[in-house]
Amino acid sequence: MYAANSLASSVYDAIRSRCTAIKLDDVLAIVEEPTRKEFGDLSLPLHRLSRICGLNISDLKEVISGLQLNNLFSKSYVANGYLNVFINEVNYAKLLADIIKSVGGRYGFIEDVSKLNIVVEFVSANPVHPLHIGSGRNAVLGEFLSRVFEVRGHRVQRRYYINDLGRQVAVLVYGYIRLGRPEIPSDVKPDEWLGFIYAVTNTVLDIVELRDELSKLSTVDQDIVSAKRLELDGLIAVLNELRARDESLVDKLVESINEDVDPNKSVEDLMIRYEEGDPDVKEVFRYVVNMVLTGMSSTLSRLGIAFDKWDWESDLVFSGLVKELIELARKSEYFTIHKGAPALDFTSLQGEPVKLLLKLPKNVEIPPLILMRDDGTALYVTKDIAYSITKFKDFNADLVVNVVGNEQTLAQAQLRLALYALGFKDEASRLLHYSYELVMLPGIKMSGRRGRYVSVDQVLDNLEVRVEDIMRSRGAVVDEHAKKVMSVGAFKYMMLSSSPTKVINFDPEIALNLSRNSAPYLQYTYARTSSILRKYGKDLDWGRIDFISASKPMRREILQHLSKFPHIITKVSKDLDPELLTTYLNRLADMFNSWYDVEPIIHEPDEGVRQFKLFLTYVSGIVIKNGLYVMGIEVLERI
RNA sequence: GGGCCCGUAGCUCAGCCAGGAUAGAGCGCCGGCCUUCGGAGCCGGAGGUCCCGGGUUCGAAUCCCGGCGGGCCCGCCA
Repeated sequence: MYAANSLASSVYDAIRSRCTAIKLDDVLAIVEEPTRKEFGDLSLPLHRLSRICGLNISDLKEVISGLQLNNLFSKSYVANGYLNVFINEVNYAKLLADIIKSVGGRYGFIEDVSKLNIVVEFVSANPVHPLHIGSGRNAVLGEFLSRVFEVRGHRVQRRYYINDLGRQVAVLVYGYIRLGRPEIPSDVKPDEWLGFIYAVTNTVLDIVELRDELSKLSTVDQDIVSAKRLELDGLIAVLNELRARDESLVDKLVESINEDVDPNKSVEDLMIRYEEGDPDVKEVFRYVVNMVLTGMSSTLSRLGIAFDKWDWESDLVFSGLVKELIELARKSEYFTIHKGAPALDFTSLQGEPVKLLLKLPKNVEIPPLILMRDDGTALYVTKDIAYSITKFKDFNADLVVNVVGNEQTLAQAQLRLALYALGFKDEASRLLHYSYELVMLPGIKMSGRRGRYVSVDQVLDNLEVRVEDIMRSRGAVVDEHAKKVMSVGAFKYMMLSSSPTKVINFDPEIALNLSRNSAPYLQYTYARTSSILRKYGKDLDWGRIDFISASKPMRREILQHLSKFPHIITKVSKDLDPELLTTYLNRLADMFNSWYDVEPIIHEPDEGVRQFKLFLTYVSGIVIKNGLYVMGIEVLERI
């Protein structure tokens, strides 16, 4: 906000000789908006200023009384411990017009002085089922981060990490092989079809294992036995649920798995053979995973998200990178043997300075990190260390952001510590875990392993239907493009309008909001500004704008709000809080719509005033468009 | 047992990091505007022990401590 900056620097100039330690940013940080607008447009709490400066309040008042404010302000006064100032909206409007004239459609996107190379790794969902709404949240957040960095002038590389070496993929491949490696039906999405096989196979394998355990348990452990029985019943119920969806396929799969004497052993064999690079096994794995990824990509493209790189976990192993890393670890002073396995021990590292540098959780003792299994294969975090180094190297990255669920806080902390321990101290400090919470379904815990989830596609489909209903009810022709843009927008807006640290309780029955405080509302408001300017039909006549007319209450409020936009974007790019942006944009749309309702714009008789109103309309449109752009949401010229 | 995150209106959530003037939105509910630039809109109303208890402070939704409630993590899983 230009006014805030200007106020802060005037105050700073006035007090700097008396408060030696104070910095301009300290003053700027305490500028606030009064709770009631009668008090003024901006205020500075003197009690806070007194605290950071050291002068007592009466001295401050004295210094402040001689304050020289520039022409962006009309008056100032001290009351109730606050310095309140009023903006001179006429000069302020002129300033905004000058800025808009020079930056035009890029308004708000102030490039950072230092241009960074930033890698954003996101989504990275296990390639065993379609993207569910939890991954959807991740996808939307990752795209938002990427865009907010780009808009500030940084170079961004978007990466997806394909976890194809875990047990999960092996389970899917095993099921697929037991089915006789069928052609994937062309009338369903491959990720949905394979996701179903994955859920069935997983459930059957768990049943087999549980039965096995039960047969070995002595009858003495009655409590354990009955608990396991209950668990088994639950699994059988899940299997029946799945069977109801496709009887023949489930029966065929169950039958085939039952012919195998030790299915779980078979899965392990598959894992080992794949990691060894067995060509035949590799072919099936790659085929199956690629098919799932094809399905995911189409979901992602619905969301307007595209990755620059898809990284295969297996390639890290095949290329020898993981092996090199383990060698490096063996030579490290932190190398140890933990529970009989090669590991890194971080105990000596967890002093205050390192904790602070790596942003480790304060009161946690991070346990040793075991690097590999008995069979010599590497564990997930070990491979992730190798991957992190690759991400830094490939792109010469200044910052690597991992968009990863909050449940992996500890693993991510271990990752940073391991990098640090292995000599990648700088990288470790520049690796950011962007953490977000789960999306829960009311009553049901989502589970890919049990085939219980709501997919992103399902949600988008439902939203499209609802948007279409609204279009029809308005008697409009259903515009396919608009329908997509609004439904995708509604989804993204929902994911971005609540803080990433909060669990989202997603009820697919309770519809996503399509009225106020939603993407369609902002899109509608944008279309409205667009329509007004279209109807006007000419370019703004900058020279004829009557800036005096900025003083009418609603107009000057909108003006002030619009002027904050660059500051909002800058703050959002620093704090990485998407909800700050949604709140801001929604407020703007509210203001604009209220104003629109009471004042004619095109029909304004006074030409100078009319130009001013068109100017406000024009800038409101730009701000909504640019704000939505950062959120990954498109606008529509007409709806 | 230890740790991380969350608890604000019936519901979904801003505000908390950097304490300050009468705590804000949306949905839903009630009542108006039955449409001169786009009604997916506008105006008004009801609705709050800011989870509880202590502490710090001139001042606490905000900071600290202790509870309670919910989610998650503490694996030779990923």
